[in-house]
Amino acid sequence: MTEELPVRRTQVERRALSRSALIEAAAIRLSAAGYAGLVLEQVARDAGYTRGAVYHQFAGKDELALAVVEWVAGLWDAEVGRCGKDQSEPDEALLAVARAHALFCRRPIAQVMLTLRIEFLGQDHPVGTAVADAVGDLETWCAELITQGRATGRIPDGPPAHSTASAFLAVLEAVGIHGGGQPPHDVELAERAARGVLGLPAVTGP
Amino acid sequence: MTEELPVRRTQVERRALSRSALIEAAAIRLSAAGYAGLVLEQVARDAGYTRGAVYHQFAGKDELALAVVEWVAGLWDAEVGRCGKDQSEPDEALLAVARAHALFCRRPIAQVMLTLRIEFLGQDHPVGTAVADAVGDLETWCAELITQGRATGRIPDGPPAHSTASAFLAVLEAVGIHGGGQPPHDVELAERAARGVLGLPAVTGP
DNA sequence: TTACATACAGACACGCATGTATGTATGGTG
DNA sequence: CACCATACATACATGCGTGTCTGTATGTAA
Repeated sequence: MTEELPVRRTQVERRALSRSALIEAAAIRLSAAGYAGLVLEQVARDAGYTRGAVYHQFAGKDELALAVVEWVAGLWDAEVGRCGKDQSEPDEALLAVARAHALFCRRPIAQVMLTLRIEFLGQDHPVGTAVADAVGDLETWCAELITQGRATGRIPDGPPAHSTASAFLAVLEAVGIHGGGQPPHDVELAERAARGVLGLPAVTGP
Repeated sequence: MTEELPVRRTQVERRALSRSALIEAAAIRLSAAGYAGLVLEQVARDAGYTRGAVYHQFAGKDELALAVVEWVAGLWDAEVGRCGKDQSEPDEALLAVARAHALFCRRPIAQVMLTLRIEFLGQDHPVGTAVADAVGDLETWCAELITQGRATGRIPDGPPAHSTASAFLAVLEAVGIHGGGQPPHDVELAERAARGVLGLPAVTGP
């Protein structure tokens, strides 16, 4: 059996390692229990530390949650947003985002943003505003795509672009999390919902 | 100015009055703060009582939340589900539900179900299971409508009926709450999303 | 009107989670 | 090797919310 030979690590390595471990553990707990139900003792345990480590790396519960939000937002951008930016046409970009988001939602941490957004909806909490800002940036991006697509006629007319973008993102989150979520169908349902909100015709074919 | 002349009320009247006041206050707080963030002191204050009243009417925090869930579910059924049952064709029923739900979501208490469902997702809490059960009943009802509609050809084929129903309801909740939600457009966006999930063609404007 | 039941307020005790302060081990530097 | 900084653990203090208990006022029935 493998003995626990303590590998010699540099300080920055230790710091980065424990920090990311804490963030990931917090993300999982956060997506399951929400911010109010988040217990730092459990987070530290999950990551293999104690609360001392948490308070050494983060100023408190707020900043830990903030770090989680930043981390997840970055992850989303790298895995989902990127898919949209690779497309040349705005409608294709939005649909690519929808499909990529469905895949993204198969991971347990995907709920984090939705959970926090709902928990802090209509409140004035730093974590809530951070999430709202992140989603807000996405909304404006999607709104721009919608405006472009409508200008070129690839996306039919409809409610104001920003409202449509807001609904578009909300729908993606919802389908990704509660929407049956079975691996074969989640992507199709996400695309269906996206097409519906955007007013695009349903896919016909195999 | 009107003097507070204490109206003579019977015991059952008092009980029912304070009970409903507490439930409504709890619903509002619950939809804003979630279960973990729900503070009974605030609920009692909002309703014009103290925590003594809460613990006299309900066994504890759990049962108060349970009563809220039951109340909201009944309200939804009366205001939204009814619209679906009035329709003769299954696709019309589902779209009617979508539109009625959008209107339902204009009220502050509409978030309750979604908030609690997410908060207790994947946990074993009586409140969570109550919400899950309520939504589960809706899902099976919607799934039956979808199956019927597909049998008669009014609804195109797609993912399994139950997965589709789950996504259908999730989408309605999402659009109703975050979806722009502006009074003129929320109904249209809800119908668009519903049509998309079901695979129905988009409405061609007037 | 006397006696009891119910509706509710106030006060107390407990648990639990956060935040802080102190101690210890490991990495870095002269 | 000596000295300091950093990473982390442990112990302590505090606040806040729940649950319970007791007291008081109002409705109810003999």
